[in-house]
Parts: sequence; structure tokens; C-alpha cells
Amino acid sequence: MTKNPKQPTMIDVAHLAGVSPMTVSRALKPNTSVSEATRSKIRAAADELGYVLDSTAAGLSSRRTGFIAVTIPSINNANFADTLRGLTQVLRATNMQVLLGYTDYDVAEEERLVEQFLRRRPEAIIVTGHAHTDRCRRMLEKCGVPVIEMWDLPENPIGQVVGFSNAQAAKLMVDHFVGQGYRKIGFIGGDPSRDTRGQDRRQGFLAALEAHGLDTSRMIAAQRPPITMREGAHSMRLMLEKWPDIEALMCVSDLSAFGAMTECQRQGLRIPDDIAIGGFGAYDLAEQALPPITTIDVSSENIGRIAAQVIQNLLSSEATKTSETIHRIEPKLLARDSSLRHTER
Amino acid sequence: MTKNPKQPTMIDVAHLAGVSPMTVSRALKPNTSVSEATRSKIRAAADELGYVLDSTAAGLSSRRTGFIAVTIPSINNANFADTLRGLTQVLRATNMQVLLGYTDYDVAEEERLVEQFLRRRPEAIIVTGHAHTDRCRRMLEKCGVPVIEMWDLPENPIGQVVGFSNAQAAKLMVDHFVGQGYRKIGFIGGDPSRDTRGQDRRQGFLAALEAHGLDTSRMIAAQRPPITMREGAHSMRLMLEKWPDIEALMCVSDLSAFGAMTECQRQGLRIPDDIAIGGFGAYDLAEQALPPITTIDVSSENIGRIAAQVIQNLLSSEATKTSETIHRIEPKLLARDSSLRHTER
DNA sequence: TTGAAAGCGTTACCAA
DNA sequence: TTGGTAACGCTTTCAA
Repeated sequence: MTKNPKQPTMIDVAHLAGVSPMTVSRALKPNTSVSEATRSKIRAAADELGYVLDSTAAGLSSRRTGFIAVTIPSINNANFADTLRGLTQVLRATNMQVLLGYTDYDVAEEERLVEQFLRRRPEAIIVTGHAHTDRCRRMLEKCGVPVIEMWDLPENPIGQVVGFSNAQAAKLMVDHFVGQGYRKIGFIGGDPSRDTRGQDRRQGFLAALEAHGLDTSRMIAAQRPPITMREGAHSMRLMLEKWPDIEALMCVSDLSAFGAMTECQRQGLRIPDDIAIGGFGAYDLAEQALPPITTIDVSSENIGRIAAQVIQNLLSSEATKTSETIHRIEPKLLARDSSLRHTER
Repeated sequence: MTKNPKQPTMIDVAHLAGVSPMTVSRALKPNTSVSEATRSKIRAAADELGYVLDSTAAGLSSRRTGFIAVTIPSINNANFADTLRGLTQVLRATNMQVLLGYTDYDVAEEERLVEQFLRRRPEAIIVTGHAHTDRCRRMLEKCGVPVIEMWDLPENPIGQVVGFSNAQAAKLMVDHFVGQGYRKIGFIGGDPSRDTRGQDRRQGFLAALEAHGLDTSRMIAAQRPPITMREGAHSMRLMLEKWPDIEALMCVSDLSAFGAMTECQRQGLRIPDDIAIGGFGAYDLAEQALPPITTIDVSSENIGRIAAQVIQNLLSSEATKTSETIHRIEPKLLARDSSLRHTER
């Protein structure tokens, strides 16, 4: 590793190229009025010195850091990964960089992250869900940059929203189960203190059962998220012990649904003949499992893409700024063998 | 959203608290000599104004940005997610922030990311693997901060290394298969142009087969990574068409192994009686699948933790800086039902 | 198209 | 323990 006691600055490049630093600054960005001759001379000088622009200084001076701060509950989650992918894809064109943090489904950790991130002076901030500590909410409200809450439909949004109704998503599954003729229907997952989206699904699930006049007792609350396959299997064991008559089961995510399904299979139960299974999130796993698992698709990647577009819109100087504040996604049910009656296949 | 035409600065806080900006700067960091009275006065003033430190300015002035740049091939990958978790956990104590980018297994994209990241003046940079474009390698070599290559054992390391031998990992699986009495052994995955780690596993696999004097023809190259479950299933179909006599199969990752296994099951083959399956990566899925899938554990989280410790060490002013450059992890085989002969269970 | 001067908000350094 | 001064490396702004 060559020891570089000091990285070259714009001034060094300017000296070598025989121009002023200001011209270097311009020459290094596109769409600036610099003659081709000067520009290539400067490029050569920069290359020779191994010059690398210092965005820290640039950001301080221009008050545009190029950061979009994003917090998600978990990095090891295909849904949020998809959202992030959609986000970065759209953002790439804008030269914006994502500053990513994960909260582990903990609002206190979210607060810590948001505080750290705001120091970086991001040009917008995206958080997952509507649950925040009071202090975090206050910080977001007066941070002076666009705030997006995603993956949820908050009752009192801080700024923009790109999300869907988790309750409605769960209702889709209940309606599907009922349409397939199942009546003794259960749910696994949904921790009120941490996974508010899971909890919303649980509540929507209950409400939908009630709307159909069905028994609502077959509920197993999960451990703290992330709800793993293993916990799905564990909860399934409890469920079968307590309500062996259960006909159909929704899990808070496809991962726990897979765990629940394999537990059933281990116990010799057939899916869906003995028990129907539904998940959430449209994971690859749900499609690839044997049998494929019925799930709900909320187009995670699209959430990210839309969020990025909202930001682009808000940051573009053109005063086209949409007044729209809620960008609502419609969850879709993907009916698969794990819940389809033989006669309907 | 309250319109804040201008965020308050340290000077505003200093005025309100009746001290100098310098004292504010000190009061806001721990372990600085400021009297308790002054400190709390300043804290109150900062709170009242809703002051948020500007790390951009702080970084410019102190030349310490608090960023550790990290590139991984994919965000939607439990292994790299675990590495990242280990990394951030250790780094949290240091007040370092991870600047994360994913390359999609593309060295050109890695180059783009590294260039972007170096502008942020990170205090260290961590990349995955040894394959870089020439330009990227040059940038890393002369960036002036510690460089770590992880998840691999490069022949010509740029700086520090925290990794393991992918070839050796594959050899573990071959030896296991052979020990179980399998002889007609195949491999799925390993794209030389992109997934060099997968390719290394493939090569190690071949070498191990040869060492045992076994036939090395049963190889199916995968599509470009990430190798999904679906591609595992697809490759399995090809494999069974071409070599229906195959007795044991290793896949480049647990995901493709799961896809391959479900494809076998769909075709009525029993695991491991008709065909044994092995994966890589110790995903939850491998443990939870039916039957559980034999895999290789490289302790992904540990890779991240060690990388973070190496960085802490390198950045600490104490000249304890370890001369050690290669931090080698030992892959471990987790033998499970998907490859264990009945008699050995 | 190019340049000079004046910050951007913070911290290093030295002095009190 | 506190404060004054001078950067840090760039961009904004205005002028040539």
C-alpha cells in the first residue's frame, strides 16, 4: 500500500493543470461551461495525481450531501431487500446515495439511527412503519427534509407515505380461506410491541374473522421478530396441541409459514388436505416450497421505486411537487396449492 | 412539517448558552474537559434550539468521517447479512457508521461503488472477495486507508484479509460424500465471470473429486448469480436428464440446494436414499427443510466481527497494530439427514 | 469561459 | 476549564 501522506486536493490539480481551482471544480462535473480543451487537460491532471473528489467538503459547501437516509427493520429480509433494490435502482440516476440502517424492529434503535443519520444532513429520510419514539418523531418532524414512512399507512403521517394496509392484506387471506370452505382458522405471529406491521396483520385477521362470524380464538402470538422458520414450527406445535381441529392457518410471514408447514409435514399432516397454510410477503421460498405456499404480494420492490420517485419529485427544483401525500399500494393474494381445495385445483 | 429555513449551528447554541462555539463542541462529546455546569447549560440550549451536530463539517475539520465503507455482492443474502450484523455490532461501540453498497456480483459495479465511497473519505474500506477491476484495485491500493478483503483468501491481498478457502469448503463436502459411500457425485453452480467464490468452490470440488479418483463430469454451471432456488431446481432437472445415475450432489449455496432437493422430491426421488444433497452457507432454510440439508458453515457473522476488530485495531492510535494480515476462518461441515446413510443415522 | 473572494460548520491547536 | 484563530476542501456568487 503506497503511503499517501496527503491526498491531493483540487488546488493540486489546479496547479498541475494551470487553471484555478474553481475551473477544476466545474470541469469535474457534467453540464458545466468549461471548454473541452481545459476539461481534458484537467482530467489528465486529476488522473495523474490520483485525485478523488472530497464529497464531505463538497457537501458542506453546497449543502447537498447526496445522502438519502433509510431505516429498515432487518437487513436479512427479502422483502426489505427488494424495497432497497427498487430504491437504489431509481436513485442511481440521481447520484444519490443510500445511507442504510437497520433497527432490529426496535424503535429505540430507530431513534438512535435517525439521530445519527440526521447529523449527516441527508436530503431526505425514509423510515419503515409508523411506530416511532416521541423523540424520534419530533426529530423527523423538524429535520427540514422530506420524510417518507413506508410499508404502512400511518394514521398521522409525518410527511409522505408509500405503503399499504396490513390489515387489508390479512383480510385477503381470510376471505380466501373462507372462500375455500375453511372455517376453523388460526393465525401465528404479530408481536404488538415490536412488529407493528405484523400486529396490524393480526388485527386485520381478527376483524375479518369476526366479519365472517367465525371463531377468533386460534391465535398464537410469536416471539419477538424477526419471526424465523424455527419459530413458525414451534408455534405450529403449540397450535396443534391446543387446537388440533384447525383447518387453515395464516402466518405473519412466509418464513414462519414454511416453518409451520414443515412442522405439519413432520407430524404426518398433509397440506392442504389436513390443514391449509398461508403466508405473507411473496418470498421465493413460498413459491418453491412443496407444496407452494399461498401468500400475499405487496410488491416490495415497487414500494422502494415509488419512494425514490417521490423523493426525486420533492427534491427537483421544478415546483411540480405533488401535493399527494399518501401513495397506496394494493396487496395481492397469490393463491397456491398450500390452501387450494383439490376440487378447485 | 415545521418549515425550518435554517438549521441552528453551534454558534447559535454558543450564543444562547453564553459560551464560545469551541466549548459547545467540547461539551457535546464525551470525555472532554468541560465543567458539569457548563455542559448542562449547553445541553439545555442545544435541546431548546433543536440543534443537531453537522457531521459533514465535523468530518471535514477533523478528517475523521466515521464512515466504514463496505461492499457486498447482494443485500438479499443471509450470509452477507450476517456478516454485516457482526460488523455493525462491533462497530457500534466505536461510533463508526457503515456505508453499505451491493455490487450484484459485478466488478464494474463494485468499481463504481468504491469510487463513490472513496469520495466520502471512509476511514477504512471492506470489499467482498478478491476479484476487482484493475482500476478498482488501483483505487483501493492508493486510497490511504486500511483495506480489507473478506469471504475469500486472495493470492495477492491488497491489505488485510478476513476469509476462508472456498475450495477447502467444497473439499469438506466431497470428503463427506465419499465417507458416506457415494461415488457418482455432481455439482451445481459456480459462474466464473461473476461469482468467484462459487467458482472457487467448484474448482475445489473438482480437485477433491480427482484426489479421490472419481469421475468429474457431473457438473452443471449455473446462471449468473444470485443463484436462486428456482435455478437450483432447473439445474437439477438438467442434471437428472443427463446423469440419472447421480448419487450425491453439492450445490453452490443452500438456496440452490433447496431448489434442487424440492425438484427431486417433485420427481418422486427420496432424499438421501435416491440422491444425497449438500449445500453451502448454513442458512436457516437448510436446517428447517425436510429433510434438513447438509451444509458448510463459514460463520458469516464472525467474519464481520473479525473485520470490525481488525479495523478497530488498525485505527486505534495505540501502535499495537497487528502485523497479521490474513485472518483465516475454518469452514465446518454440518452433516444432516439430506446426505446421511440410514445406517449412520 | 474563467477566476477571486467569501463562506459552509466544525475541530485542531495554542494560549489564557 | 475556556476561548480565539486558523484551517478543512469545496462551491456559491459575483465579476471579468
